[in-house]
Amino acid sequence: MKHGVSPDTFPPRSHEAKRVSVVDAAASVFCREGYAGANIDLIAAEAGVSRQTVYNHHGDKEKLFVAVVRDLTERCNAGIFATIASFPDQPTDLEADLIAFAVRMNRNCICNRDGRFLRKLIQAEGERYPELFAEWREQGPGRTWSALAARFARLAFAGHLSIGDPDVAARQFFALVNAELQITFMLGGVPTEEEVLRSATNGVRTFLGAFARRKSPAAKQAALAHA
Amino acid sequence: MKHGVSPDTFPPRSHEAKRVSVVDAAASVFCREGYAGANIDLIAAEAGVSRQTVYNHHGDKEKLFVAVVRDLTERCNAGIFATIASFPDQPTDLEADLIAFAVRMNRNCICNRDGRFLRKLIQAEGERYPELFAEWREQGPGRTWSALAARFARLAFAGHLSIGDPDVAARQFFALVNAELQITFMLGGVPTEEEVLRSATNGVRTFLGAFARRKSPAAKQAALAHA
DNA sequence: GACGAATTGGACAAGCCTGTCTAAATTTGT
DNA sequence: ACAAATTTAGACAGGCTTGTCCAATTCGTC
Repeated sequence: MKHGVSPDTFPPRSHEAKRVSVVDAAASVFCREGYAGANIDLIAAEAGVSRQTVYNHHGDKEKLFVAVVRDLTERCNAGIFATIASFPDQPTDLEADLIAFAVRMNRNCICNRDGRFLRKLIQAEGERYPELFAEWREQGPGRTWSALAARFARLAFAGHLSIGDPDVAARQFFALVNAELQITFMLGGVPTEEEVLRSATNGVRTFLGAFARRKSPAAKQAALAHA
Repeated sequence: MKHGVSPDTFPPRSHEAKRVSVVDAAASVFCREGYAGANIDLIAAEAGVSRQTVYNHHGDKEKLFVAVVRDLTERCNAGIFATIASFPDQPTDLEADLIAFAVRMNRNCICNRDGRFLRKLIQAEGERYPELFAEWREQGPGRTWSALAARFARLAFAGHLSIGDPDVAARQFFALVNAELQITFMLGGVPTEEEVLRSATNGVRTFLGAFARRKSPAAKQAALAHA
């Protein structure tokens, strides 16, 4: 009844469940204590598992750390692409749509558990594992920015925006939308829903102030109507 | 001959020099290895000093860490205020002046040794020493933003800018000007002079695109003339 | 040159952590 | 219910680190 479609000979259930549990606990402890300060006993306790089980599953501390980062990277990237897919390509109200998009991106990818943990691990241990984080950089931000730049280019082509370099615009969009959250991020805090919304609103307004198409009076009028 | 004006009874020279040397080495090691991973022997070796001397000067590891953070905070804040004092209040060429200001701020306060180290320590250990970093937050970013907001308000009053909330504009200015450097910062790298200049240029252009006063054709003309 | 303070190198105890090993207990599939 | 695999608790060695102590040495000053 439990394993449904997969009649594998592998131990089908709580084996894998424990692996996940260990990786989750390890992510939490590595973030809180740093790699050197992280204690396997503590990870095991937090995962509700014996220390030996941690070693059985992951070999040693370093392999466990790598598994944690890969896991976080994968989940974060998945979330990011899912969110990018919701970009307003044919906007009805560009300002509102961009704000909603920014809030989604923040809440689902940057402020959630995985996002915060991954960011902190990158900042703390990025220099020690260059290839590991280079991989993240290419798969994550690299593609994110390209994808977003392509969307902006499309909006520009459709006459909604007036943009010089779409890649620059994409990076500036992120920077603006998070402008008011940076200190909170720096100290590892979680911004409230309201802070996220305000930062996104202010950021998008400034973004459109710089990039909204001005040659067509109709477009400008529409943008201003919602201010 | 060495101590010139101060005939104090205190050991006048290399005593203090060694204290500084130890704090500098400690900053470097704490950043590279994290608090838990930092090794007093390594700090002593990197400072060119015996381990005992480290303990003589600073008591224990935690006190040493606090001394490091206070030291970095103080120097960084001094640099930041010195740079803010160079803000172009009566600009001749607003775009060029703001770009130069942003580059100075970046090079002298954010990308230099102290700035990078302090940022990393805040990110890594900020949650463990709340009062220590709360102090930094108030004295540093808090005042920086206020000061910058006041300058922007003045520019707006003088008719150079069209700004809603000066505080928001100040935060967005920093965000825009660093938009292209975030990944580099995240991985602990040092951007090249050219990257800093490009990010500042793109950021200031977008900033002015959003906030440059548009009602006076002359101002707009002036701004565009240098694009 | 002589004095006192600071520094040094090294030994040292105590504690903590990793990673291994074992035998017993538990869970899982059949 | 049985057999195999997994998990557990605990002990354990080995290594590393912090912080202390001390005798010998160096440094700065008079």
